[in-house]
Amino acid sequence: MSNLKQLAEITRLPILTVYQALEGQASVTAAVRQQVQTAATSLDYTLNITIRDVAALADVSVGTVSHVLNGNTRTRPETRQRVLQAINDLNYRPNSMARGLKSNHTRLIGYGWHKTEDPGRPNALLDRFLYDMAQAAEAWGYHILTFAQPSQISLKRYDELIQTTRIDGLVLTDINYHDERVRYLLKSGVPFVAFGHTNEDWDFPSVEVDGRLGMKLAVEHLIARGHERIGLLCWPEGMRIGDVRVQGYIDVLAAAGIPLYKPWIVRIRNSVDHAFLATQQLLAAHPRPTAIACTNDVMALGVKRYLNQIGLEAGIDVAITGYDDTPIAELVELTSIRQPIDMVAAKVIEILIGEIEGKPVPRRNILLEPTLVVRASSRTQR
Amino acid sequence: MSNLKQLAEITRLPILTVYQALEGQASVTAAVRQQVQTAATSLDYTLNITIRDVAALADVSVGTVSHVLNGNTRTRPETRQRVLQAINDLNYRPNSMARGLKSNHTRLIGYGWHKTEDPGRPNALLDRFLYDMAQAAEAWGYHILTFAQPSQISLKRYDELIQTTRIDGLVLTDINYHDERVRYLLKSGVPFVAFGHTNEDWDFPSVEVDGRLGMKLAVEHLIARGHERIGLLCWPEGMRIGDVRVQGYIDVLAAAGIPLYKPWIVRIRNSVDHAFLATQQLLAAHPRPTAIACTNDVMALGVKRYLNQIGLEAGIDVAITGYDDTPIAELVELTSIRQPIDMVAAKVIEILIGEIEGKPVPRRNILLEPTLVVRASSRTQR
DNA sequence: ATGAAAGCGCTAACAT
DNA sequence: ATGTTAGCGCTTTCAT
Repeated sequence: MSNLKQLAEITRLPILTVYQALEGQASVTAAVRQQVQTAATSLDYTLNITIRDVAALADVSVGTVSHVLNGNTRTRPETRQRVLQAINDLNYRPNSMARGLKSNHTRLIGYGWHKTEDPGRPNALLDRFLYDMAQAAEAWGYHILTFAQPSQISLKRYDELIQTTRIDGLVLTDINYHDERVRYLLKSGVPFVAFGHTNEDWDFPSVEVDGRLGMKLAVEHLIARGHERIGLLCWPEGMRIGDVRVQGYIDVLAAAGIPLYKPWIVRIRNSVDHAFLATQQLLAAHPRPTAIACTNDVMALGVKRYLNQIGLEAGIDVAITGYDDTPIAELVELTSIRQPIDMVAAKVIEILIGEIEGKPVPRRNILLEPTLVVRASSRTQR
Repeated sequence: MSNLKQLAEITRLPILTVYQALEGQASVTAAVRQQVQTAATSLDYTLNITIRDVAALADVSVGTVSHVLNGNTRTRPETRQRVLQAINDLNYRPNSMARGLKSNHTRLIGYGWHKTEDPGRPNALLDRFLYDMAQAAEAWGYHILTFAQPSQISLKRYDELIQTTRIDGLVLTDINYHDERVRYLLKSGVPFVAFGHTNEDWDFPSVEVDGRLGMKLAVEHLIARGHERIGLLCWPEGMRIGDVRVQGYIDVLAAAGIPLYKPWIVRIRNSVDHAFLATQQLLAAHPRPTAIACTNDVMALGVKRYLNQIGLEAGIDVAITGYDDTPIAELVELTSIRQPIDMVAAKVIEILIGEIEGKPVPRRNILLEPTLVVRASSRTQR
């Protein structure tokens, strides 16, 4: 294989002309295009602009081109200008793999997630989160590599990606107490940042949205609307994300001087059907709650469905709040708690790139605040 | 920098022992670990297994290792075995960038998408589609690189990814007539596959789900349930995906001998609110329709909301069908049309990899069939 | 300020 | 059947 310069020598044409001829640009006459084509064919050359072509056109060494590319050493403005011009003329883009091979990084961030059988899992927000991460990463010259994480968490996937130098770091979501991925990554020293956290005694970079505050907002809102008998639908114990939200409920009631009433707290699996049944149970309690807070939107939907079935209306007869403000919440006019996903994504990326590039940011653990979005399901004053 | 073999020579230890010592494995005594550590430090060596280390341990050349790695030439079973053993012992994984630099491919597939302001856009299915693609790609040794596609489509993003050799090919979704991305990619010769299609006269690989059939299924179902006055809520004209679905509606009515009644066809923008208003309009028509088919689930939600507001019940008073079977459909018990997303993803990947590797599959344009999912919103016989 | 050259880890053509 | 070696395109010392 040859390069542009050789072609230029053979055809006795300027390098730039050769390039333009190969690109089929109209600025070059058909005759010249033909001539260059022939020469290229005979040399078995296919157009592929490298740093060497740029160097040849700018009449400098490849080292100099690399320098202006990376803004390292100062280059004489005039030289720099020539190089930039050549880069522009040839529409040159550095080969990411050659770059990576040399400098041993990929500028790729891995993100794996589960298939969500269960439409209500936190990653119903995945679309937004992933998009926002991709966007944030691009500003730093990074991209996101997504991979499928089988529901039975397999460290093998992570190991593979790391060992093959596919990625520089990882983003973790849906983590829980003693998450084995966190344990593994901590041990192997691979840069990563988690959306959420595990047990407090593990130290690793993370971005969290304050779940206790979120639930607090929801329940305070219900109280402000005149409710005092407030039920809670929550996930089974043992999930950090759920436990934190339940704590918010407990806190607010305590602060308001409303005693906790056990029959009003129902722990269920995350589905519309379970929530439907739980609502039936809740409304059979004595006294019956006038409002129901849920640890996520899916459960709230189940509540709503049961209410409809027995002829009650959400927001009028019984107030409901969901959590996560998934798109569905807006569609069915459900009051919910919104997480600042774009902020989470931006922070996750910022912290991760700090870890990757060996310049850790000062605050590696961020706690963001959710906000309350009031809709018809709880708007009415009691 | 040095390698394992040199360390082994200096310490007069077997290569494998040196590796295990560096890994801190318990099979090596603390004393030896210490000795190796010291030697490594003095040589400024950091553990990084390359093909050369494997070759040294298996006592073959790097060429041989590469051969067994790529299954090219036949190697003597015994040699092959030794190499495999060494790879295993050292937990060796080839560096993806070195591999890519040499062979000029990344084994990365680009996928860009819009932020969906509008929760009802087709890519509400993104979560599933992306996951399924990632999964399918992994079976071929590929991964997905996701990037943010600003809503104002900019070819620059695509160009950048291609020119920097970031990706081997692309997957396109949400395409429309005369899509400029398709035009650009077609011209530049970059491998790509689209989910959906543009004008018929453009020839490029694609996977589509038959929208005409989908709507046909929905309307036939309504007719079978005893409906004859069927309204249609659809997107504005000019979107291929919508036009095709409308055609399905027209076809079925024609086949059933039901004349088309213009006031029952309402073209609106894709939102709950627009659908809400359109339903009001539809129900004011004379005669009023007894069923409403929608070109997607979001609109169906708007219909449902209006019905509820005026005290009618979906499925009892007026039948409703949605389209796309987004998670929301199940949650609100909405009859909908399901697209076989997993099949789409698998086919898209299969075709794309065929294009990338220069072995195009025979059928580059696939038309898949959607299925009807009947739920409470249309189950009742009239 | 710029150039020359080594080499990142791998593949594949060629040699033995 | 296996070994040797020349790059892939880039970054980065080290000279000049």
